[in-house]
Amino acid sequence: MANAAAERWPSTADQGGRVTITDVAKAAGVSVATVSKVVNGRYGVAPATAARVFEVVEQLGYESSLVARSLRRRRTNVIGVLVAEFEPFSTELLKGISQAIEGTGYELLAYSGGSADGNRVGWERRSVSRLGGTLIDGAVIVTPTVVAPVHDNVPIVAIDPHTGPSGAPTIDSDNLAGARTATEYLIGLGHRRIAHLRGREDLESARLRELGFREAMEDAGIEVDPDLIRVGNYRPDLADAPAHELLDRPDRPTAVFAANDISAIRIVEVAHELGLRVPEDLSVIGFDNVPESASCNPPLTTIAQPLHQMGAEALRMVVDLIEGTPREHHVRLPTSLVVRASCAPPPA
Amino acid sequence: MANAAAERWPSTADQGGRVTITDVAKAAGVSVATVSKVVNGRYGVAPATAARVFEVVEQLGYESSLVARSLRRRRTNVIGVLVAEFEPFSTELLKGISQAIEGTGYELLAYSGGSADGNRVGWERRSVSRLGGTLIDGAVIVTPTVVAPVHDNVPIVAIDPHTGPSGAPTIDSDNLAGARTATEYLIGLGHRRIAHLRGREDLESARLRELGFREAMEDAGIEVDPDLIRVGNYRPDLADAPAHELLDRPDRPTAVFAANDISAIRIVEVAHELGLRVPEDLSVIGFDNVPESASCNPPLTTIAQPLHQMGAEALRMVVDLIEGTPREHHVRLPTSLVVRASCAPPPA
DNA sequence: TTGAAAGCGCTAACAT
DNA sequence: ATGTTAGCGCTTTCAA
Repeated sequence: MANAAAERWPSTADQGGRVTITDVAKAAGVSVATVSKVVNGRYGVAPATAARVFEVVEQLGYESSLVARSLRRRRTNVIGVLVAEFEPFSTELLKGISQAIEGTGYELLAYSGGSADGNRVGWERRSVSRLGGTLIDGAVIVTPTVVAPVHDNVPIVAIDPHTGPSGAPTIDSDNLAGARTATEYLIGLGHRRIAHLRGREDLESARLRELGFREAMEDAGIEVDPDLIRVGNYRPDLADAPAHELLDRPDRPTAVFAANDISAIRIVEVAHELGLRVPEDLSVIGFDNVPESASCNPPLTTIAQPLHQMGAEALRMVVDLIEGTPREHHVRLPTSLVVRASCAPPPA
Repeated sequence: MANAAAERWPSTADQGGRVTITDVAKAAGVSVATVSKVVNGRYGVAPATAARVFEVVEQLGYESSLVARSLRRRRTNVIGVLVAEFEPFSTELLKGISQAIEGTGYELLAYSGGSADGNRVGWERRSVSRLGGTLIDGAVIVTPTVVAPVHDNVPIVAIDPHTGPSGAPTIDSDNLAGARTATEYLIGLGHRRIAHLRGREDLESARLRELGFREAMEDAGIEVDPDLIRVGNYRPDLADAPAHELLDRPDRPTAVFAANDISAIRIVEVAHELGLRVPEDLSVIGFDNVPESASCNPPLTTIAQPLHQMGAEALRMVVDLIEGTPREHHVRLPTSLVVRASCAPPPA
C-alpha cells in the first residue's frame, strides 16, 4: 500500500527538485507534522503510521534539510570551524578537531570565508554572523584577524588568537618559550648575525615569537640589528620580498628564524635561487612543524606546536561551552624543538 | 539621526540574540523589504534611505543569515566539499580546492558527515540531501562509499570514485599505471616475494591498484601468493592486523606495496615493533604522497598523486557544471614515483 | 519609493 | 493519534 502510494507520487527529485517533507507527507497520505514527528522520533504516532512513513522516507530517499531545520530549531548539533583558507596550518588543526569530534554526536562544518575579495580582514565576524545562531551551535575560529567577536548566542573559541585584551576563550601554544628555544639553538650553533622574519602583525603569536627572539638574543648578549627584523606575515608570497632584502646583501645574516614554517620554506627557496646553500651558507629555522616542513629540501628544523592536540582541545572547549560544562577558558600547550637538516654552524 | 535611532533600538545581540534583518529595519525605521533591497543592492531605493540603512547595518554589525537566505533564494554561491573525515588525503585535496576557489566568487564549505555513528556508509547521500538544494550550489565528494548520488538539482563531482558504472563526473589519477610503477620498482630492486595491502573494497582506485600490482607481477613472470594479498581498507587502524599477519611469519615477504601512504606508514611501524628494519629487512612503498609520507621514519618511497591539482580540477568542474559551461566530465591525472628511503634490495 | 504579504522547508504549540 | 497553524530570517512579487 505504502509502496503503491509512493509510486503514484514519484519523488519530485525525479522531476528536478529535492525531496521535501511535503513530498513524503503526500506520498504517505499524512500531514507534514506527522512526518516530522516520525522522523524525529517523537511520541504520539501510531506504529502503523510510523512504519508507513519510514517506508516512504526510505523509498524517496528523504533527508531533512539542515538549513530549514536549523532555521526553526535551536540546536543543529554541528560545530563550525572558521578559517580564512585551507592551508597547512589550519588543515592540521582540522585533523585534530575531526578526530576529537568522533563519538561526541556533533558534526563538523569547516567554512572558509576569508577567500572572497573584500574579506581579507574581518572575515570571521562575517562568518560568525552568517552561520551563527543558525546552522552552527558553536565555532572555533582559527587565527582571527580581529578580537574574537563575542556572540552571546554562539560559543566561540579562538586558536592562535588576535592581540589585545583577551577575555574570550583561547587555545595557543607557548610561543614565547618556543621562540627562545629556536633562537638559543641558533646561538648555540655559533650564530651571531641572526635575522627574524616576523609573522602577522595582528596576531599575539607573532608578537610573542619576536619577543622570545629578542629575549634570547639579549640574554646571550647579542645586539639585534633592526635591519634584520622583517615582516613576512606568515605567508610565503609575502615572505619573498623580505627574504630577498635579507639575503641579497654582503652583510647578510648567517641564520634566520622565520615565524612559521611555510615562510621558512620560502626563505630556503630564495636562498637557493641566490645560489646559497642551506645549511652550509645559511641556517633556517621555522615554527609550527606542519607536515610540509619535513618534505622540503633540506628538511626543516623547526619548533613544533602540537597542532592536532590544539585542535582537539579547542573542540572539547566549544563542546563544554555549548553544554554549559564549567572549565578553564585558556589552554596553552608546550612547544618543542624538532631538529632536522636546515641548521648548521655558521660558515667560517 | 540614524545614529540616534540605532541607539534607541539597541541590537538584540546585546540582549543575547543575533542581529536580524528585523532589528535593522526597526532601527532604521523602514520595512524589512527595504533593508533587503539595500543590502542586496537592488534598485528602487532612495539614496538617503539606503545611506541610513547602511549606517544602521554597520552600527549593528548585521550580516544576513546564510541559512535563511539560502532557504529563500536559489543560489548561495557556496560550494560544498563532502568528506567522511578530515585526514591527510582529504585535507590535501582541500588545499587544492581552496587555492582554486580564489577569485571565483564562491565560498567553501567542507562538511564531514561520516563521523557520526551510523553513517559510515552512505554518508554522502545523506550529506547531499541535507545540504543540497539549499546551502550549497554544488558539491565535490571525496571517496564516496556509494555510487555518486545524482541529484538533478545539485551538480556533483566525485574524487576517487566508487566502483561501478560511472556516468557521474569524476576526477582520479592513473591508479593502474601508478600501481604498476610501484610494483616494477620493487621488482627492479630484486624483490620476488611481494605483498600487497589492498585499499577500500568499494573504491575503483583500490581495484585498479591491485590490478596494476598483479599485472606487473605477471609481466615479470612472478606468481602472486594469494596469501600475500590482504585488505587494509586505506586505514591505519585496519592495517594493523593484516600487517601483523604478513610480517609475523617465517616466509614473510621482503617487500610490501601498500595501497595508500597512511597504511604503509602503519606497516613500517608494525615492522619496527617486530624488530624488523626498514628498508634493510623489509621494503615498503606507499601511494598518494601525502605530506606525512615524508616525515615518517624512514621517509616513505611512494607513488605521488597530484592531490592539489585533483582538488583544483574538481572545483573547476563543479563550477563549470553549475554555470552550464560544457566540458569533459572525466579527468584523469598522471601519477609519479617518489623515491625516498623505505625501499632497498631484499636481504641476501 | 516603499511596504505588505507570501512562502522557502521545517518544527512545535495547540487544536481536534 | 493526527492535523492545523504559526513562525524561524530572508527575498520577492505585487500593491499602494
